Amino acid sequence: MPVTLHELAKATGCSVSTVSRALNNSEHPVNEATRERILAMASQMGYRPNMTARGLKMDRTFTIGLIVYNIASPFTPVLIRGIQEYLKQHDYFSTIISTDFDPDLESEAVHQLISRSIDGVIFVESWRDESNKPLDLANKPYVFVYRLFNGSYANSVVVDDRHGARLAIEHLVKLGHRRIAYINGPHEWDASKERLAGYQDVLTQYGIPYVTGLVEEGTWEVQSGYSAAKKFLVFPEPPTAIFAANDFMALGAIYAIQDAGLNVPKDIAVVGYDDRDFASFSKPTITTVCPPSFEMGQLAAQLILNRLENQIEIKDPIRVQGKLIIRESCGAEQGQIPPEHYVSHTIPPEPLIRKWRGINIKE
Amino acid sequence: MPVTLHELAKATGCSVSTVSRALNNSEHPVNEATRERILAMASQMGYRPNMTARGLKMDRTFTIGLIVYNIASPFTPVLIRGIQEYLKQHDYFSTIISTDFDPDLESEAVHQLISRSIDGVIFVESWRDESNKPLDLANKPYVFVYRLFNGSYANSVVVDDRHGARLAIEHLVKLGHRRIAYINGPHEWDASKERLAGYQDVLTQYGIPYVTGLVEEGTWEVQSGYSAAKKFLVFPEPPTAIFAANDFMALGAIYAIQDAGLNVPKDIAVVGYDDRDFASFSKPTITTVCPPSFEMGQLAAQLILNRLENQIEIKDPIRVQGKLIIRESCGAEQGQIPPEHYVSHTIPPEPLIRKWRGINIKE
DNA sequence: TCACCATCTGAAAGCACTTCCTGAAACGGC
DNA sequence: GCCGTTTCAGGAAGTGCTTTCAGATGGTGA
Repeated sequence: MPVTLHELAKATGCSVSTVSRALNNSEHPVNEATRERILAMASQMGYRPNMTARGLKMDRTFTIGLIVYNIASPFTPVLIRGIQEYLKQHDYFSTIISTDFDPDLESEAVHQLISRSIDGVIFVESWRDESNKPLDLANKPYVFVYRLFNGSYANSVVVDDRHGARLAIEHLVKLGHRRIAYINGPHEWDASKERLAGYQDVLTQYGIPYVTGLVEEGTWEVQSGYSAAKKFLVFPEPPTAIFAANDFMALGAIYAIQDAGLNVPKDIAVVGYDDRDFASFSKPTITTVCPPSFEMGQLAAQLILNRLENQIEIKDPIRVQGKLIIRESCGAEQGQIPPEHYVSHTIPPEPLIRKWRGINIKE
Repeated sequence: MPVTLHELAKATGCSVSTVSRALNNSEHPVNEATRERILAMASQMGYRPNMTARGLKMDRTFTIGLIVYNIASPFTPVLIRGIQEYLKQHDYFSTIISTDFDPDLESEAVHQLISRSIDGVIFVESWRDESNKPLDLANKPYVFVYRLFNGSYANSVVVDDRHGARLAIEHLVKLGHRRIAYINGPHEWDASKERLAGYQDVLTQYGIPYVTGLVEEGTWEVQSGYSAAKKFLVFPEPPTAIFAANDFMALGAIYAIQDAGLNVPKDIAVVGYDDRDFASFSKPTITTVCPPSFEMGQLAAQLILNRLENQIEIKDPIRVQGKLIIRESCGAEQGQIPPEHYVSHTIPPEPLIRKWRGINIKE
């Protein structure tokens, strides 16, 4: 049985109310000597507040629920790490619920979190950005973080895919490439649209004509990158560089080029997107755009705490920029182009740091 | 504000006690007509029990806490899926806490879960299997699931790595190989020891001499597989097959073989371990041993519910066997060897299914 | 008719907290 | 010396639920 406030009160000879106040750094004044006595005793007895009771009374538990849709995504863990680091610094805790894209489970998760008196929720890698009735009803703030979408919903953190694509293409242009093919993702995806726009941005900027034949649509799969690249290779004047909207398709393109007896990057340069693990040990290793998952997590956490403690709302989604990871497949000497294209991003005011319990915990 | 028992009572003209009993299928008799009236009203008003209050009163919340050490592991999501599926079938919920191998965070997580009145915890991919004082004190059962260790602690689910290695080697032997090299992981890892033992088992079984020169120790990294394979290749009589203790090193070996101008699998067959994603799109694709993560998750969930509801303890760890995934790198015609080496595993009695709330939930 | 039981219902305590309210003591200004 | 104010402490209510206990009702057997 864990120690309760009541026992602490008895042990220190104070009343429960005083103990509670001492532990909570309450506004209500409590004598410095007795406060210290109480803190010492709390530490000694290994007191830990019962979140259940506290939650029942306050409907707050200083914890944020993370509803994660795709826990198997390679980006999710990094995102979560970003969230947790920020929350921890501000004395909040987090609890994760994995829904595997199941809308029923999502709804269930929301209810469970509400009924557990969490303070707010972050939807991680959500596919939807609708307003959430139960959460609104319970008056709990919530926030979205996406990597694949560029939603327009308020209180969300999204990746700036257009900028990511620009990074890749500009890099190729600076390496001297003019005929740059692009293997896009499925056109109905926001990510595809944005990355295509980024591709076009740079062409326009450098006065390079946009050739429709140089843009193919893939399925995100390795095989589709392979097929797309094959098409480019039979051109009388094949592209000198290929940008793929993800690393899988980039790898497929590399296979196609190699199967044609050509060399990557000498004959054709390739750049991917996402910085998947294999990009660092494929042959050749793949130059790619790394999405700022960690920073996005931190910003999402900052956003929710801001809503929670300062009632600050953000109308427009916060766009975060990734950076280019230069490896072998683009043909650049490593370090030739400064890899720090990354611009860090912050949102307005720091939330109040609310330390609410200064007890040393012992087992 | 969510609906409370009290409001439900007022709406149905019953007392709170009756409503509670009706909703909980309590032993205590309640008139069938009023029960139905209450259930209907509960459904209509969208009543959801307040877990905080319930937890405070009962010190139970019908939820299992998952403390996951390595949320970035490719196996963790599958494991979690297995756990969740089983728990859901038995009307339990789960909440995940990611600790990133931080022992402080682990301790904090345990306390947080206890103070939230969870019913038990599953340590997922834990590196330690010590008994846990706070949980023991709070009288909450806990269970371990590992993939990398073959611990001996009671109430745990582990992977049968020895069997996995046997699968791989036996497969190679049946394909006619006699000189089979093995790239082991670091020797201090349980996983390495077990896989080596499995390798030796099969050699003994088929009367093949054990040649120390054919066993190298790697670091789990691609590069170490490459170096190890290089050593094998300069032998006057190089091995005809290489088994690597993970897919990274298998890929490294493949690179080494290819760099030597040889072909995988024609000149040298390669088999890996873990079934990482790239094993299915590397060139060649890699034959590998797939750890039974999903099943392990299910068993862990079953184990904890058994402890919880039936007080059943399991002394010895439950070992679960993986299966062999046959791809190109071993040179077998796909389907030549039946891929279902997998033996499913169950633990004794099914826990009581405890349905405790039959309300249709509406938003 | 009464005792008894089975069947059902409601009041109330209690779970571990927070916080409002009351009040005691101390203290300074007049 | 008195009053108002400040500083501190404790009592008690209330959070939503479960469960014990007591009680009401109706039916049955003697």
